[in-house]
Amino acid sequence: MKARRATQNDVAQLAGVSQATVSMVLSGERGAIPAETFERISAAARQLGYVPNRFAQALKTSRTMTIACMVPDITNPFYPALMRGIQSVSEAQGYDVIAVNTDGSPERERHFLNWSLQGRVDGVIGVFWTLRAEDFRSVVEGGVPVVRIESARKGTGEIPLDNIYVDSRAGSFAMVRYLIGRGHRRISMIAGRGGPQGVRVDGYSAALTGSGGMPDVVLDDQFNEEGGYRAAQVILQRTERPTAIFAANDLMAIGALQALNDAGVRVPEDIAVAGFDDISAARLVSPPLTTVAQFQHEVGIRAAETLMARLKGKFSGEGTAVEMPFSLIERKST
Amino acid sequence: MKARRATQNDVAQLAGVSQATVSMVLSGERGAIPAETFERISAAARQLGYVPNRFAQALKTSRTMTIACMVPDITNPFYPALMRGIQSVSEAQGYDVIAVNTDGSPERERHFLNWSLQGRVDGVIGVFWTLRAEDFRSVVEGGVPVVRIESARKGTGEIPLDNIYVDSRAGSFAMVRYLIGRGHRRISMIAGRGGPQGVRVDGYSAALTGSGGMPDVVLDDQFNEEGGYRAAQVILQRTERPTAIFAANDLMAIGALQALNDAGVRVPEDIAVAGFDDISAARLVSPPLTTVAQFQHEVGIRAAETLMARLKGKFSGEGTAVEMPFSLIERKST
DNA sequence: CTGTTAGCGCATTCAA
DNA sequence: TTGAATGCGCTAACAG
Repeated sequence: MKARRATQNDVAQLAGVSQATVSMVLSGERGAIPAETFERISAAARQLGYVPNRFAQALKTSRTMTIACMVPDITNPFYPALMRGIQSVSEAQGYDVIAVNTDGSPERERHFLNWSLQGRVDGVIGVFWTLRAEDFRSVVEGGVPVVRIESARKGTGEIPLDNIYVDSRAGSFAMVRYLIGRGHRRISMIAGRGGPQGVRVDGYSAALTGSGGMPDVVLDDQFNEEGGYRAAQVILQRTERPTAIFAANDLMAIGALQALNDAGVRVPEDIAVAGFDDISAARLVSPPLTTVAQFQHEVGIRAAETLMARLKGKFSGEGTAVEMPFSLIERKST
Repeated sequence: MKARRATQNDVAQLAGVSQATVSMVLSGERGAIPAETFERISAAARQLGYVPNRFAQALKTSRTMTIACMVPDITNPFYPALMRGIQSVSEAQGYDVIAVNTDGSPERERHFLNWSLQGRVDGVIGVFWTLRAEDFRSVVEGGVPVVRIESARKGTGEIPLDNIYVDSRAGSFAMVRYLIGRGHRRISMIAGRGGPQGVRVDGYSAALTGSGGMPDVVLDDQFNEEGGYRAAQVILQRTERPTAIFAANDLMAIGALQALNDAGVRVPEDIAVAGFDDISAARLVSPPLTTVAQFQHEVGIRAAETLMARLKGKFSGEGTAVEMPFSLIERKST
């Protein structure tokens, strides 16, 4: 039942030329082909509905026209927007995007990175929580370029690894400065333990101590609402409550919001709450959450453009680091 | 710099056998190979870090070991969970999943469906808003099985197309019955115009008229919070306000929640609000939203299993239709 | 039991 | 300017 697709051979026969000529014409080598032949071949191809077989192509050229997008967890509301950004430019250049979830675990991150060396993809764009620059060496030197999405400027050593980052530390710093500007003096932070949120805590601490405040950080194992809920409960038991809570990400902030609500604490009147990421739920909760936006879509676009440039050999050597902007979104929770 | 990967030839040489024998052994044909040779070849493969080239394989077998997951928009919080379900079973069977966004538009749905015929994927799992069974004929008959995720039992005609569906009409019916059970008599519905939400409105109307109520449906062009916000505003201007609003999806329900909040209407005391889908934000808003859950993850798993069965030739002919359960999630908004 | 052979569809020499 | 020939790495007959 499977209809055989037309091959270059079929086109060649119909056009009365050799397969090699068809190959030339269809790969756009206008150079030395008379317009008449060119037209005849194009017509034949169109008539037969010819579509190149990418696997034959890949076998011949070792280029797969596929890139991997590796994120910790696609159900985390932060990543889909990033993916769409990546897709929009990759697709336009004829690349397929395949998505993999690493769960942010060292084993899986390493596994898939290695897997990308096995000739399945031409390049990788990813958010890695546990791997360091050195871990990418074999892949990058094996000819598969990697673009990392990061939360801080990172050194790449001599490895030609490209980084796109939003300066989370600065974002965090700005948020705390903003809270201080609104009159808050006692600001507590809640964050996940052992994840990539360290720089956000750093920014918080720096801003606070810079203005004479005392950092107070509560960590929880979970990066999500549950973790935020628990952390906020801890804070509520303090003898001297803070006037503001800054969460390392929106999910935790939302959890905190619930904890405060359940405890009968009004937001923002009694305690202000701020988050980080601007996930879509941030503006849907009540009160809508003040947060730091990162423009995931644009980050994805930039990352894909960088990768495409590498793939086309537009530049090589030297890793790069490009900073993307963040923006403080003021809503009702502060 | 690109290190050439070891091929079967390399393994064969190292093991002192022919390449064909290596192929046999490595594809698991234990049958007729002496343990000694088998061991020698495996050892050589391991030593060389041999990994099969999937493109050569694909070229030879016409099987790509890749499936396409086509959804309207991966940034819609409903789909990522579905995708993970699909991935978990596909990956386990050695298949890659590539994600495409159709935007729910006829052109793009058709485009990608057609594209899947071009030898790039072995099968398709998708949520289609505009295509009808007949549109899948060429693809399915071209040897690429398709599993549709639907919101109602659908006929497939004679086309061997598999459907996995949650009976949205019944879900909607159940929700309205529940509201009626809570004492509501005037229940309005808000929904998107021209999308796939018709069956939900049907269920609503059936339940309401069944108990002597009068359907009141407000449509908006947008399926999201904005649409829900506007629709709720319309309802608030009614001279006789309803006591409950049922939204065709959670995003619209959340928009309605905001409209009510902005208008100073208390939920659920003055007006109850219910949604549909149980997206993650549903339990994060205030008050948490009563809604109908669809277990996207399980639906994804089931869909992938169905596709895998088709791909392995476990069954053929006759399209199937499998119903998946829904569940009413009672929260504070009603 | 194992080796030989013949392509899958294409890009790319090298000749003509 | 075009055609013939080659091989990418693999699978699947078919021989031996």
